[in-house]
Amino acid sequence: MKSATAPKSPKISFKQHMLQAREEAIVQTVNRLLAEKGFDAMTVDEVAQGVGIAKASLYKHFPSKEDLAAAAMVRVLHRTQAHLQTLPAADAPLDKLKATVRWAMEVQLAGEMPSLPSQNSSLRAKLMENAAYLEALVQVSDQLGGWIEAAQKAGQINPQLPAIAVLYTLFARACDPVPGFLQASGQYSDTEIVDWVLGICFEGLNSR
Amino acid sequence: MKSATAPKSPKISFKQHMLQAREEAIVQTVNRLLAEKGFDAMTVDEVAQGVGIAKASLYKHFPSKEDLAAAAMVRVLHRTQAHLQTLPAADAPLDKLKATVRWAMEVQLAGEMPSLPSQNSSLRAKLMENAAYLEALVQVSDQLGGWIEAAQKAGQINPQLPAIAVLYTLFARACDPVPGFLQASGQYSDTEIVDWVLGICFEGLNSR
DNA sequence: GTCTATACTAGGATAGAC
DNA sequence: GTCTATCCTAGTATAGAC
Repeated sequence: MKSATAPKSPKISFKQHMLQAREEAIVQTVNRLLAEKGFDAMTVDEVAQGVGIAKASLYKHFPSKEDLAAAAMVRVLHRTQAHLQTLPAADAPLDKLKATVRWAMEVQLAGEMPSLPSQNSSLRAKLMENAAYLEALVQVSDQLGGWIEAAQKAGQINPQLPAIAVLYTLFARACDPVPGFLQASGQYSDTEIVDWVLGICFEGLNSR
Repeated sequence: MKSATAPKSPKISFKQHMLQAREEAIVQTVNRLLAEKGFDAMTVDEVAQGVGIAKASLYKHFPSKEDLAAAAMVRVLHRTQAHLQTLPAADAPLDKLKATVRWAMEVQLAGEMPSLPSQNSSLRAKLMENAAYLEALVQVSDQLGGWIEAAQKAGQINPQLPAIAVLYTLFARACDPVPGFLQASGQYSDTEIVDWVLGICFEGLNSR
């Protein structure tokens, strides 16, 4: 699948490397700001200031604010894919799902989980046009979806639930406001919070 | 607690009634728009157009966009209080909590649950200055909190969880994106969706 | 591809007549 | 308390020089 480009000259490679590094710095800043304040409250001026370049330079790399957000979402989806691949293949599907939700909540509590409004329509439209975003999203969804169905067949996850409902529930844990509120109360450690919310997610609120 | 006003003259009463009706119409429109598009995407122009009055007239009733949102939140909290009082006192605390979450999800699926960004700081600041909002919020929280602790003592809700974590989890169900996504897929009835999400909330994703 | 400076618009809020 | 007309800030995006 790799394109048959000519052997890379050092100069071009160096330039490309610089370019990539700059863009990575931009996306990292966007990611942080999206996690801190969300899409609407984040301004392009803040991003430029955070990266340390002029706003017009930003627009040479990304044609719109929506594309900045999309890039941050692609980045976190790629981080997710990388996490998924660290999970031992021998683990039970349920354990992999739990580990993934745990990881996502830790990312969120670390202030590194970008959050987009689930309502903003112009943003959603742009995301749905973004091939890189869609591909990463589908790939993560397929991976998780496979584990969900396996866990349901194994009787570990309630087989009466549609798999899509389970998938949405897991995705929703990644942007759940509850961990953040508990963290903001200042009374509990991140470890406690993650354990509780993870328990609530899989075991429910009820006593067993 | 009623103020000792002079016996109301018909004229004043009528005027006041008109005023209240107009404000109720405003808040109802705000409520709908907040449910549809959220605080940031809602514009004051839309509200004015929805009510059928000029924007400047809106500002005679409510001094800012944030105050509009606060009024909608107070309205939904009052609706919640009214719902809480319909619950039979004889019911077990756990059943009352379940019925309340079910009710909130039905309101949400009906497009009547206003949603505010949990991040917007200027909005949160204004809300925290709003006495009516705070009072209603505290009253609802106290009511639910009491039931939560009772259910934990009765061994119906996991007593190892801090009550505040349970409370936040229940509040979060009222603005959970999962029911809306399932509804948007068009494959399931509202009844199914509510049953599933309610089950996930209390029983968890796992099989029992 | 970086900068400074600026265009353009949306949208919250207000002035002032009635 | 309602209206029309307007103000003004914030914020996305771009022009044009280097």
